[in-house]
Formats: sequence, structure tokens, C-alpha cells
Amino acid sequence: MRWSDSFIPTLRDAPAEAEAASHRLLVRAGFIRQLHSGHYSLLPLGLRVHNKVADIVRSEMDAIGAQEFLLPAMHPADLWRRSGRWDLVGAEMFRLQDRNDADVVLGMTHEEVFAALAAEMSSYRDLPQIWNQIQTKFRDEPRPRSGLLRVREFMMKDSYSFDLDEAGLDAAFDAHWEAYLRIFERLDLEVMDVQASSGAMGGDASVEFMVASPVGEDDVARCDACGYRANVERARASVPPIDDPPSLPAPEQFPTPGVRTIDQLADFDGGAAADRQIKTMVMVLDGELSLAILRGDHQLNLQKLADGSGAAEIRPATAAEITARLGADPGSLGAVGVSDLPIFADEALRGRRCMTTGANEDDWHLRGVDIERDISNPRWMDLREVGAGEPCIVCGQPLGIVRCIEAGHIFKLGRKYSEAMGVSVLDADGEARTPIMGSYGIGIGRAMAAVAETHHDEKGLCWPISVAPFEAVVAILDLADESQSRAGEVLYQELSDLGVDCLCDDRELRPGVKLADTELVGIPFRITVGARSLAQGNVELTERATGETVLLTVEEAAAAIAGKIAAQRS
RNA sequence: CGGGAAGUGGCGCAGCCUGGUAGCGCACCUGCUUUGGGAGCAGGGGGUCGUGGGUUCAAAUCCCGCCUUCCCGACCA
Repeated sequence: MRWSDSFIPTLRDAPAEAEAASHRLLVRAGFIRQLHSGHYSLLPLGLRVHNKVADIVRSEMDAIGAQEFLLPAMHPADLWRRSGRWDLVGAEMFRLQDRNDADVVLGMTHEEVFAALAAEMSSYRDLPQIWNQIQTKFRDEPRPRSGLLRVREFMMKDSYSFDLDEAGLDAAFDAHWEAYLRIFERLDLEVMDVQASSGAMGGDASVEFMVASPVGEDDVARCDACGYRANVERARASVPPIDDPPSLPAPEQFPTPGVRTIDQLADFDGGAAADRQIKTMVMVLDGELSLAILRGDHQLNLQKLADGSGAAEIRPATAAEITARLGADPGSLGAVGVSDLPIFADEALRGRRCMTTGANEDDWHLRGVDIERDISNPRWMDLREVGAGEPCIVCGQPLGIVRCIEAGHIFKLGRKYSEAMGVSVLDADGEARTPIMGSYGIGIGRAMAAVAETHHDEKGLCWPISVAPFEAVVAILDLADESQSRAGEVLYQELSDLGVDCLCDDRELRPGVKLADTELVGIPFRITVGARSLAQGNVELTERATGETVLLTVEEAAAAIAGKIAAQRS
């Protein structure tokens, strides 16, 4: 392709609203443009990269025996009612009516549609199956952000496995796990496969593929010593035991004028250290007021509460709700004597005695609280969020917390959707069986942004050859110079004939502009054809990633470059 | 949805406080010169100042409403 004929609108300045490096650079280098919040147009260069990412994903899915489908993006509401997600999902799903006032949705994922198709299977002989597609998903995100990293309309490779039993699911799950690691390796993304919360998708096992990046939105706890790693929504650390003094015969109320926080109570004369306090959080779980209690110096992780309680929707209670029900303001709350609300207790409180907590009366606290004795029917679960430096649950070494972009996620789904859609096959004994499903996703545009995020420098993007918009660019510095333009044209032709995905920069611009543009766009190899080297019969080969330049004779250049590129392809 | 910021030509910004009919850099068009790291000179085109209302002789500027975008928190590929 010729640059002079192409639409590659590069910008010297990035739009003011772009902050993430991938966002700024993809806009500046002419890959994407925003249409409105969360919806981006892929320009020709952007689509080339997007296609290459999708091709890599597709080839690895093919390699594990997945069959590609293309399903509708618009679904009848009925399908989502059958799975229960019409009510469950809420505002994140785009919903609309057709001309007959029938409810329809824009698919945010395709479990329902694939499961509906799977209902055509009738024998165990039809299993196992792995079905995938690369399709646009729509999600009315509360907050689109960071360019392609979080959008409302995006291409996702989603695949679904159907197996007769758990062992089959395990095999499909592991096959995807391996395939995903290969995909991210080919994208030159360093991913961590981490234990994750299954969240709203349901199911029991899930693994996320995380790319470390400050612009990510997830935190991963990682142990460098033993390799333990998990999303903080799921990660656990060991909590050193605390030696409690003997308890009082019963909780004792004492005045604490003005004390509203854990810290204030820790400093208060007659108070207690944070790790000897019980923190009481009032949350609304699916509309029901509930208490979550933790050690005073521990943080509640909302996802853990959601997973542990099974609630679909969680929010902190408002001050008004709290006062109406508990009779005190936030800051003086406690679970002692509360018997009409569900109480979720963090494991770290188990067995603790002689603790201090709010009395549900402003300016009063209780001391001498013995948890098992004084708090009625708590449901024990892991609720606390791990912090950096805490001892690893496996080996005891300090954990690190790393900010990450979630690039892929695989789930063991279970039978929720196959059951809802009436998928049933007869097994070898003639018994009806509901196949078990797995669900596996990679966001194509997000992966592209993650590559941009981790492959750039001050000059611009720096694509790995596997997904670069072009593998090489021939930059003819002075078009007016016959010998340069002739040599450049020949080289461009030879490289193209040798199968190199090549761009020819034949624009009549000053050399500085052209060189800066190729660097901004991030093409891995630049062949510079200019008077200086050409006088000796040479052209220059510059590698974008390293800036290294070597001289090659005009005659040998094409073959040498093609060889070099072939060696780097994955 | 809670908190913060911002909407002036394609991009980046100034002008607003103290109202007087819009300006700068980059980009763009024409000509000449220039040509190995974002050229120079000369000429030129392009803006309902997000939007609706109000105040005023007069509004980009002051007041009120709305819309949109971005950033920080709760959700996800």
C-alpha cells in the first residue's frame, strides 16, 4: 500500500481527553477515532491491527478444535428471560423495542444463543463441542474509559464448551487455558494467569489473564516466592493470630463522645487498637439490609461479599437507611444484639474475644465482645481484601499487589444455561443428561490496546511484528530524486513479492516528518532510501524497537529483510 | 449513581474575571525557495464560541436550565 493514497490522519497533539498511552497514541497515529463515549471507529490502520489480533485468536481456537460461528448481535428478550438474565443484568444491557413493541436486546455475551443452538444435540455422541465466534458485544458500561480499553461496543472472541461431565469440562477448560497463553505470547503480551472471581457469570472456577499496567482496572495479588497469584477479589493472605485477653462475662457499654472512626477509637482513652475492634459495614444485598463485619484494620472487598452471599447487586446502605434500622449513625454501629439482619463475618474474626465495637447508639461503644458468644448466627466467609506485603496464604512470603488490564477470562459455567435452554442428551445408558458448559472470552480491541499500552516509547507505538499494521515501510526520502524513487519502488515491489506486508512512504514531505510518522505509527522495520546511503549503493534498515540501523546493498536488501521478518513472525 | 474538570475552526489552546461582535500555534490551499529528523517567505480558506432561555443598547464573556465529553470511585473482555 502507498502512504500517499492512504488515509492515515496523524496528529501532532493528542486530544486533551486522552490520558492512557494507548489511547493517546492510537488516536495520534491515526488508528482510531471516537464517535461518542465508548464507541470508536477503527480507521484502516486500526482495523489492520484488529484483524491481525483476531486472526491469531482464531488460529489458536482452530487449533483446539473450536468451530467458528457468527451469531446475531440482536436477540429476542424471551431468550434472556429464559435464562433469568433479563431481570438479573440490569442497566448494563442495551434494550429496545422493535416496531411491534417486542422487547429485544443487544447481546452483551452469547451463552443463551449458543445454548439454544446446543438444544439440537441429542446424543452423548454429539459431545464434546467447542463453539466460538468473534462478534460485536454491547454493554452499557457505567463508565467507558481509556480509549479502547473499556468501551460499550467491542469485538469479543467468545467460546463455549459443551461436555457430558466435569472431566470433559476440565479438559476443555485446560485446552482454552493453554490456547490463551499461546495467544498472548503471540501478541507479545506478558500475561499472568490468575485465580479470579466468577462474578455475575456464575460457575465455580475461573481464571483471568492479566497484563500488568498502571492504566488497568484490576488488582492482582502475587507472590514472587511461590507463584501464587489471584485477583484481589479472590486473593487470600494468611492473618497472624492475635492473642486476645480473657473476655468479660458480658459486653460492657462505655461512653465514647465524638468517636466515629476506627482510628479515633484506637486513639481514645479506654478504646482499643484497630486490630482489636470489629468494623461493621451496612450493605444492601439485593434490596436487603445486611451487616458485614471485619477486623477494624481490614478492608471489605465487595466482590467477595457478593460471591460469598450470592447477591447479584450490592451497594452500601445510605446513612438514612442505617439510622432508621439500627438507631445510630455510621461510626457507632455494631452487630451485637442484632438478630433481624443477615450478618456476614470475615474469617479473620473467628474465635476473637474481648473485642470493641459500636453500640448502635451514638457516642457509645461496647467492649468485651466475644464474637461467637455475642453475635448471633454470623455467616462466616472470606471478606477482607488483601494488602501489599501481607504473608502469602501458601508460603508466607510477602505478597505484592499489581495493577492489571484484564485481557482474557475463562470460566467453568456449569449447567445454568444448558438447563435453562433445555439442552439434554442421552448418555450411553439411555439416561437424559444436561451437558456442562464452559465460557471463554478475549476482547479483541482491548487486547490491541493492551499491546499498545505495553509497546510504545516517547516517539510512538512500537508494534510486535505479529500484529503490526505493516511489517515494514519503505521510506523514500526525496521523491524528486530519480534514483531514490526508482530504488524505493523496486524495493517495495520486491518486498511485496516476497510476502512482506509492506507500506511505501511515497509522500512528498520533508524527511523529518516522514521519519517521525513511521515511528509514531510503529511499523517494526523501516527501510530508508536516501541520497546519503544510496550514493554507495546502500539502503538503511532500522528496527523500530531498538532504533538499530544497518546498511544493506540495494540488491541484497529485499531478501535480507524478508528473511529477517520471516524469522520474527509467530 | 456519587465526587471533580471541561466544551471557542481538524488538533492543541488564549480570550471570559473587568460585556463592545473572535485570536494564536499546528494542520489545510496557492506560489516561490528548501529537502537525512516535524523548513522559510508571501498570499489564502475555514468558527451556529455545546445547547435553550434570561439580563443588557450590546453576550464567547454575566445568570439559570439542559446536553455532551473526560478524570476518580462501585461493574467487565
